[in-house]
Amino acid sequence: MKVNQKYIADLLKISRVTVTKALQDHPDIAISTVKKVKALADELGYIPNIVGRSLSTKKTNTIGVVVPKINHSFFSTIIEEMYTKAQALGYQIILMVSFENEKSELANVKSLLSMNVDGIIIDSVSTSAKDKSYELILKHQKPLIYIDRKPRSIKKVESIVFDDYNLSYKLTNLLIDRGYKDIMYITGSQEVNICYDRLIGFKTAMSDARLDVPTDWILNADLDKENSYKVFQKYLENNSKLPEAIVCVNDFVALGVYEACEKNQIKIPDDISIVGFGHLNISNLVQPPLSTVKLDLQKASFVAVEKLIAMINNQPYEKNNIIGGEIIFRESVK
Amino acid sequence: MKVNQKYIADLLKISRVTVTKALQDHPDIAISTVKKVKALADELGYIPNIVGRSLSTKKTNTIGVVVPKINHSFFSTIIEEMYTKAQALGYQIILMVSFENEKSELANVKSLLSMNVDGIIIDSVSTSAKDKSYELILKHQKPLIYIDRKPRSIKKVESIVFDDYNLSYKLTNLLIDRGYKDIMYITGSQEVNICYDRLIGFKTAMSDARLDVPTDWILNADLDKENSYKVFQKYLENNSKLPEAIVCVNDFVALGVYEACEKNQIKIPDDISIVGFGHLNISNLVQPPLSTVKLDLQKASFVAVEKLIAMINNQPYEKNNIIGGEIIFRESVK
DNA sequence: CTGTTAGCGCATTCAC
DNA sequence: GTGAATGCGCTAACAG
Repeated sequence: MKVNQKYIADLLKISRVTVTKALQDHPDIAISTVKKVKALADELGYIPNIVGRSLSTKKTNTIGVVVPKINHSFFSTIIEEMYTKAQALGYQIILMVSFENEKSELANVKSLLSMNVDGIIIDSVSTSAKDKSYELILKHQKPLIYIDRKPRSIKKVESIVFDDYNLSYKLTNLLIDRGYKDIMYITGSQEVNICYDRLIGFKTAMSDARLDVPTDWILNADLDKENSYKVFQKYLENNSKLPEAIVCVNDFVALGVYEACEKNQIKIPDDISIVGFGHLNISNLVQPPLSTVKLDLQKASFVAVEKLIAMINNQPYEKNNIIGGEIIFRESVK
Repeated sequence: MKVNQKYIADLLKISRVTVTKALQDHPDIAISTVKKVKALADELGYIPNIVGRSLSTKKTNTIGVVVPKINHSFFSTIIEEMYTKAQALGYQIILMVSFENEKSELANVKSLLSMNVDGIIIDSVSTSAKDKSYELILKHQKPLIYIDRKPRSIKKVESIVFDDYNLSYKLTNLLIDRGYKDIMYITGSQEVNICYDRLIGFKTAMSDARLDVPTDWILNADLDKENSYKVFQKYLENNSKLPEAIVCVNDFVALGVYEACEKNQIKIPDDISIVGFGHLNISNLVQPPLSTVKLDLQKASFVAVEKLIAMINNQPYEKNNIIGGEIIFRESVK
């Protein structure tokens, strides 16, 4: 019933090995035999069983990818880009989702190791210093790359991150150039590299311009829209002074601020200016269109996959890459 | 170096089989042995090699999923929901993307068969009558379910589709109730079930209300925003009469219409009303918020995975499910 | 309770 | 040019 190499071999009354070799265009085999084998394989709809092959070759030609979420344009973009690049290089992506949960991330890594992927790419949710996922992968000697987010505590690991500090610095500077002085910042946990680096960029730009940032003007919002809304709403309830502008650690946080502004009839950009970071697809559609930093997600994804595959095959590769971005001012800023 | 069952067995000076059984809590094995084995496995960070297991059990505990795109809130939502449900039931998703291309879809199906997935779920891009992907899967006797879109020509296959006809009928009726008469429809290829069913729903509602739909008021837009923009833009250039309302086959098409309206300074909903279908995340964020049909993506995804797993395990399951939705009127309609 | 044997599908020696 | 032998890691059937 099932069509495997043995089946083909028996039908042609040759050895299974000959079939294997013929299918691989091995120079050993007579062209006539190769043709016969391939013709029959085609006719029977033979499809090689990768599970068997993997066991034999110790290679699965798969890459494990762990992301915090799928349904989120930032992540779905990098997933799609990685998928495309991997496919082009002959690899399959095994996708895992951590749902912003460290335990899930660890479980996912275990699954990936179990499935014997050839390497792993993680957009990490970890905030703890002793990262178990990392240590497990290290122990199993699997090639590993962090993309976008990584635990700040891990130093000796390949990573592909965005130019968070510089972009944040530049962005802040551009706001300052436009005459803004009273600027608020909304961020997430400082254990996450992107929050840390972007905030430092902001602070440095402000202090370089001799502008003051009151500590209670650095709000903490957990990187998502709902939280950001709550946090800024709460600020509005307890304070009468409105910042001239708000810099948000990412676009989702910015959208939460939009919502709070709408509820409180604060006009953007007339009463307040808002900027985000990351360039969600929708940043362009909201009213007014959001000023943000467009990160080169495709490049980051491509580099991550290419580099991981180089690591897998013991080929040379560039060290820790930093991917740029482009600052886009839209109507959310005067 | 590598920790496998043999390694553990040798260390404990017992047989590999005992290790296997101990790890599976097989009743054969003495509790003391089980404890010893597990303790050592834990200590060594043993992770079972699923490739080996799969080869032996003829089960991979994986489900192949083929979707047209990832980076698109509709698809990323169903991917995420399927992932969640599959994970909960002990299965992994192997994700494949067809990029709206029939050949890629076939290649993806081959890969999945090659990887020996236990079953396949497809959100199809196929429009041809003789669908090769379908025939290949049939030949390999793999459980198969179509979700959302399926080739209209294939009848004898399990599918989970949305209640496109009825929802479209209802939606159109609600517009008619509000007094709209001159209604345009923008759709995609009629070979795709969703386009066909939704258009029929629209036409039936119109004719039931004795309203006329000129044939050149049924535009064809290929299901995406860019195309929709072009198509409606072209209509505007060549015609002076504006419809009172436009029903769009999905939200993306609706957003293309939004763009064309903005370019031509047509005010929504004052000059024209727009409705979509599918409820993209962003439908709510655009200005004015888009009226649309919210499909129960989570339910469709859960049912698909549950049913496929039932099929895999030869358990009973409900036949071809139809998943409902909810009509949401927002400010894009007067 | 434990171990022996055999096999999943494939690919890599090495011998003929 | 071809094929026999071996092993990848794991599990199932059977024997002890």
